[in-house]
Amino acid sequence: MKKELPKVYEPQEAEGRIYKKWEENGCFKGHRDPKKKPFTIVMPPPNVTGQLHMGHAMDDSLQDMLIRFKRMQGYAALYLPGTDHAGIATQVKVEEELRENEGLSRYDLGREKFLERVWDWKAKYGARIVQQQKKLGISADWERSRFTMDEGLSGAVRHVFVSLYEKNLIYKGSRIINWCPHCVTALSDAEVEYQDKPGHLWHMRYPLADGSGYLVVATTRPETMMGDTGVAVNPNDERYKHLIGKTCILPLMDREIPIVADEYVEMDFGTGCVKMTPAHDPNDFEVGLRHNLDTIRVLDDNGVVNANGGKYEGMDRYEARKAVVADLEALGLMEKIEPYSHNVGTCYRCHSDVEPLISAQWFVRMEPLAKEALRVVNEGETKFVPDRFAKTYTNWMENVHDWCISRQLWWGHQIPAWYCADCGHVTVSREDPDCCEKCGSKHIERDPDVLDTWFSSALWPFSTLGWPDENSEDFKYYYPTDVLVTGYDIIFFWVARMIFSACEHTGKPPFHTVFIHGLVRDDKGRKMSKSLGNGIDPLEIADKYGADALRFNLVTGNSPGNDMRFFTERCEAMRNFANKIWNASRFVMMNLTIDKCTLPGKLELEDKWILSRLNRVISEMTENMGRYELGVAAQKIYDFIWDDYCDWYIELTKTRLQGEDADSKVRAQQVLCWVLTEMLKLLHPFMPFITEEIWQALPREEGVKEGDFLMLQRWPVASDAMDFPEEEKAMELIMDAIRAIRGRRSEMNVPPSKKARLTVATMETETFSLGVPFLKKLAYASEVEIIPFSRAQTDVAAAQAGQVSIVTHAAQLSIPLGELVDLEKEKQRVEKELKKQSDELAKLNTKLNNPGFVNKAPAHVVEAEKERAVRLTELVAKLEGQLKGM
RNA sequence: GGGAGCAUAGCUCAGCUGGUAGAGCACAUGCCUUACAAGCAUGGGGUCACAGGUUCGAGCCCUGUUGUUCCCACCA
Repeated sequence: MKKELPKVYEPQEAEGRIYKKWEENGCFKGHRDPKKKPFTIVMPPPNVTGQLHMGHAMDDSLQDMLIRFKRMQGYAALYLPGTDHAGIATQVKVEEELRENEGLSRYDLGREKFLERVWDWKAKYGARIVQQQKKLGISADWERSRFTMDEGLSGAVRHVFVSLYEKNLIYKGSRIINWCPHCVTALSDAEVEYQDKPGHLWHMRYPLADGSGYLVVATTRPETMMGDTGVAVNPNDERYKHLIGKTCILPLMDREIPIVADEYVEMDFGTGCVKMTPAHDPNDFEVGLRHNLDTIRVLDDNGVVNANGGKYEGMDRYEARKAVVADLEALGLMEKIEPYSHNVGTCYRCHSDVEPLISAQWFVRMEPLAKEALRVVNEGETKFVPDRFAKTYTNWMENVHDWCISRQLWWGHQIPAWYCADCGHVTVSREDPDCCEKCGSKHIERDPDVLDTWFSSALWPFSTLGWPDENSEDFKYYYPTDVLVTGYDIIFFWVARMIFSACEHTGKPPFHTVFIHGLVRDDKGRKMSKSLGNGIDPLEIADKYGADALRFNLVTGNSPGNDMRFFTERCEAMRNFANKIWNASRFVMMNLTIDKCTLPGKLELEDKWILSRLNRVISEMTENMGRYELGVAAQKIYDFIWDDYCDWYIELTKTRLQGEDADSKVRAQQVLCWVLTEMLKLLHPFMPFITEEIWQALPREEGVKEGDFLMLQRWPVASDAMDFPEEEKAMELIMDAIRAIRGRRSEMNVPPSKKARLTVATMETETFSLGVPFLKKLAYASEVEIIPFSRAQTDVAAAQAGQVSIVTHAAQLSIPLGELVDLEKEKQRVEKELKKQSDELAKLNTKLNNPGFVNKAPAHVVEAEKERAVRLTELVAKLEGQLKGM
């Protein structure tokens, strides 16, 4: 049953068709099978409004490779997908659309109507990213897809909020928080990105109240001075000791403020006097608490000066800065202005400068939660791969502050807290209350704020599996999950919070391994970003080169945890690789007369060689995959397919395939088919489409039925029965000879079409007899004569006129092309070779004569070196003989 | 101020527990060898940043130096 495939593989056509078949046949579904061990990966949920970018492509590809591998290994694999409501990001998008299309703000619509719009948006675009993931071949169980705001997950969020509140791990308080005046919401510490920005250090004179002069404060933020309620100096600062306890007059506001002493002040920075603005600076806030300073907030939620700002009221914070500086200068109170670059916090969503300000917000008390979260990582219950990221994690967790979880948004999980207008009590409840739980008043109003998006993602590994119903079958079977794959930039936002949440609520860490990868950068090493316009669309790449090529590119050529640069040319190389497999398969199929894929009982030398190599690749790859060294594993199958199978084994079998011996012909087909089938399995996690496509067209193994899929076949297992070290070595000798002859011929510019008689003088006559057809085909020999080699004859062949003599470890090869050789050049070449080899031998002998090495190095290393010395001695002797004869 | 990464061929990067330095691309030469020119064969190209140390043996482990990138941190 000969089949012929098209000459060039067309991924565009095949990929969609194959994906559809997998999906229709339920290949992606996770099944709870009590006889199997579960293996679970929860997909980091992309934003519902998002478009698939290269970072997703990498993250999802790595997960898919792992899950496909484990699925083939026979685990009950579950790859659980979903999407995230992404509070700010989504709300901003819908608001933008609303403004552009209808000229309305969310306030014009009102909360309820606006949320309807967001849900509409979600319905419209929420599936887009899923379609894009499917293009990459992601084998997630889409039917279980979850959304952070679906009913179940919202229930989990509510449950968690209330129980943390009951345990006093959630509280509401007035604290200095990070405020984004553009997004008009509070942010958590993790959502602030610090950037070094050039600014100024303004030195401003504050007159002493007693008229005895003035002191000078240095600040980077003059616009907050209207909120100053004190000036602090270091208690040990001799310059200012006499001022402690006195007061000064706050310029522009004419307010008398105290001068206090606090260790917080560094004597050698600035002037040693610091203005205290407790409502707009976390440090000042702390100092203010210690010295009972007033807190006066002077900026409103939009970053505009409020009524406390006197004449500056109504000015934007940057305008106010200019005005304050100008006024102070006019009053002669500006001592000096220095250029000064400092760290400014910016919003991770909109990159506006973040305003620290005092505000009443909800917080998660971190200290008690961090303790267990640190323990599970320190004791290895949860491992980071690469493990250096455990340190990143623990450093953060050890110094974590309470987590500000309330956001002044509409899109998200609304906080389940009701305030009583009569008694002021706060009712926090799992069910919506209709009256105050304390006084029974009906005058209660729900907190309008919603929770940080990450509050719900923190529950993802268990909320998606039926929790808080701990009797949920899925939860019992699949939880804890196994591996969490994500980029190092998400460790604080998400990984850390999942770990402490899971520990607190389920009593177990959510996964045993966190597999961290780096960022995909552009070809110049820059982050891909919208503003730079340097993003590369993974779908375009997949379209042009195939999803398989894209996936392979994303997994090879970089090591775990390191960033990678994306080169389109590399995709081309991977596309070529896919095409190579395609053509190798074409060749095999063109030659097949068998209709079953089985190994023959009798194996030739080259069969044993390829099977033995395959066996090693199987065991090594399996180990690499188990250690999350996906790139290494991928590289190994790449090399095996291209070098061993295509460049050597196929070539070695050609004579048999075209020969007269019917039995040998069939056996060659069987081995070709068998090895190809195994290769396809090994490659499948990386290149799922093309491997499935080819496998479907190949003769089936025993037990494989029509309608089966490669993606559900068993991962190959290495076996001692397929280990043939002797044959591998023997084959290597022949290949060495072939390479040597090719090299010489190439140097002499002899085309393959010019065949030459070959004489092989060797001690390995048996091996080389088996190699005759290979030497004929691959070393372009017209005929091959094998003569037993003995030392006395070393220079015989070389001495013969008109011969070209080539020396390898195992043989001395002669071809009658002497007339093509420039004798002088030839001599130089042999001399050079001899020098190289004898230098190597000398080095080796020094090593072997070193008692330290022989006594201390492991036996197998010494043995290997001794063997190498023997072979090198032989080679050097032969080269010397050859040179003598010239 | 703390922490981490990186420095290997012209370019981009691999190199697992120390044991003869690798790949892709690029370059050079020759091949349309009936699977593949998206290919085949052959070849050139490296003081593994620098200086010490440990070891029989170091690209790999330790110390320091230089350069570079990133993360964390409330110094006005």
